[in-house]
Amino acid sequence: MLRMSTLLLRTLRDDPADAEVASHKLLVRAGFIRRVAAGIYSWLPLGYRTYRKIEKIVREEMDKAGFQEVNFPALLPKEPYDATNRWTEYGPDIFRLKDRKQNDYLLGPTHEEMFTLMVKGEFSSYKDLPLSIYQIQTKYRDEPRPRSGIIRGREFVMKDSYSFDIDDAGLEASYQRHRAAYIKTFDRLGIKYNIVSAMSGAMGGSKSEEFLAPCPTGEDTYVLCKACGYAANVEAVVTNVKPYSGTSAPALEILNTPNTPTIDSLVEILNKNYGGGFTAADTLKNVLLMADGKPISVLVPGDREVDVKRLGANLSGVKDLRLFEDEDFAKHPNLVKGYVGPQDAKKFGIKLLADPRITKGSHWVTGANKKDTHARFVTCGRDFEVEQYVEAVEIKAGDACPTCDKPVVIDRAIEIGHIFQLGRKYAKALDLTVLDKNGAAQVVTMGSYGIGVSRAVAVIAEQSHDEIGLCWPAEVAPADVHIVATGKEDSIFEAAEKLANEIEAKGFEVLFDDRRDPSAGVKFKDAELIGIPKIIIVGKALANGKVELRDRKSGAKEEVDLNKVVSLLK
RNA sequence: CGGGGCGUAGCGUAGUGGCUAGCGCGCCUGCUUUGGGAGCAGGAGACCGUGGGUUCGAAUCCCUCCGCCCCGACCA
Repeated sequence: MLRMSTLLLRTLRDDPADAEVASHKLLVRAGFIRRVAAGIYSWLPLGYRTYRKIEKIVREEMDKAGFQEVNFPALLPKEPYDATNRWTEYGPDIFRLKDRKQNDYLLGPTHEEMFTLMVKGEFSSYKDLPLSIYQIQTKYRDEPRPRSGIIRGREFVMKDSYSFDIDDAGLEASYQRHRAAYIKTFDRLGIKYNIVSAMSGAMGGSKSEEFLAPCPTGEDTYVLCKACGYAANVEAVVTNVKPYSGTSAPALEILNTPNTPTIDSLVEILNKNYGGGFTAADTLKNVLLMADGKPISVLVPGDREVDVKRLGANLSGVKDLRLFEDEDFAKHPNLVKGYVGPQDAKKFGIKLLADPRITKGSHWVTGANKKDTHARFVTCGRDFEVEQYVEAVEIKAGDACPTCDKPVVIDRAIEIGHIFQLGRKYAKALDLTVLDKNGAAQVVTMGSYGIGVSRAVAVIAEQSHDEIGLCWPAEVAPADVHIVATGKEDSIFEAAEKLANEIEAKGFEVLFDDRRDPSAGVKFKDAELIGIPKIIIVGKALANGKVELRDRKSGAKEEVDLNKVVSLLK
């Protein structure tokens, strides 16, 4: 039994000055967590109880799925990370340190290498596979900007699993087992979530899905179709384009369009000098970018923006992608800023890419590669050839859903889980092979699966609170029942104590507010702030043999017989 | 890394050159109170982030550094 009279807890009346989001404010005010440094938090007793319950549920579901728990140190030598080049590639996000002999160490930000090496050290036959192992462990990432309290910390607890299979079919099966286990886990945790495609399988990337908990303060945006349930990261949205069905255009015509470096100014002059009815959607925007130092041109409709992040995610092999800057234009005098057209791309030696919306046969108003000049009836497939189609435009609310064509919405969420098919990258780099039936060495294929365990505390708080405090789902609340004794008579406190013991004997966890000094109001406020699902008030009504039973979430109150209240608990 | 804001007691804050740094919450003592963050009286608690400078005098003005928060960039 937890007694408020001795519990290491001091609730706060005011929101902490450094907190912005609800979960952060409430977890601090309710005495669950305290900040130690940016993105680094301590757990107080109530918070740690909730944290441990979440951890327990995660562990139970992993074990049920047949995955084996292991544990790695957080303090790791540099060498394994050198083997995969991540000591360098991970950059400043790694916490690095040296031992007394000046050898390099790091605090593990993620453990692919260690898992791979562990399996390599023990197993060497296809008969040993499939294997899935996991750990629940503290990770360290020196985030450029920790934020939102416990949601994005520099030290956090993650459950990470890895699957090892001999072939792609095995990987797919392991992936599905993890997916199913995650669904059970998050359902038990009482988290609302969507499973979102994170990378397009069609583009040849590895399969990957994120579990996103919708939440207005979330830092991830994703696309959701309320009609059919389709959900995807903006990067992964695949545009469904119908073939061009309009009429074919007359021959390309050069237009005199002085002072029209922007789409708006172009549309204005088109409507003035070349018959009305033009909109930005009739024009073709030629966006120039530098891809690993080489200029490329990406075509999008004039009423659309290029989403560089999304474009980059869909251009496999490109590491560094950025928009053209003035000095790039200076180096490529053929490309006239504001008047670029695709017609001469081949001549200029520029790779021509296009959003799928630029369909074969469609014709556009676009630049004529000469200052103050545009061209119309510029037809795709006739006047220019697209070298490669790529998802490039910024996805907007109202865009057609890829699966059902209804308009989509853009929603915000917090990532609570991520599953993906890693493939053979780490196995290859660390030479993890097993012998197959024929005695030939085969590189193992891996999957990687993560759940933000400490983050889940904040996500549940974020999704489950109201104006007056937290409202924990039963499975993760720091206790099952919060008994509040009010009044000054010893008899009340004695009766409450007796009740607390009875309830505890039935297997419920009890938080007992046995404080004599604070007034009833203070105790009620604290109970509401802490958010234990069932609150029993022992006070005035005791004279009639009754206590009050409250449901924190619904606010429902009822007076019930003291000796019947135990049977009314779930 | 770019932009903005901030740093005064455990928490929230007032104090723009001049007496002993003020208030609320919380904490301690006593009395009264006890179903919605009680009242009265007394008390403890502050290197005003750090270092330097200007000044007769600095929490207050200037500079350095450190730390924190927000937006963006970046990132699972």
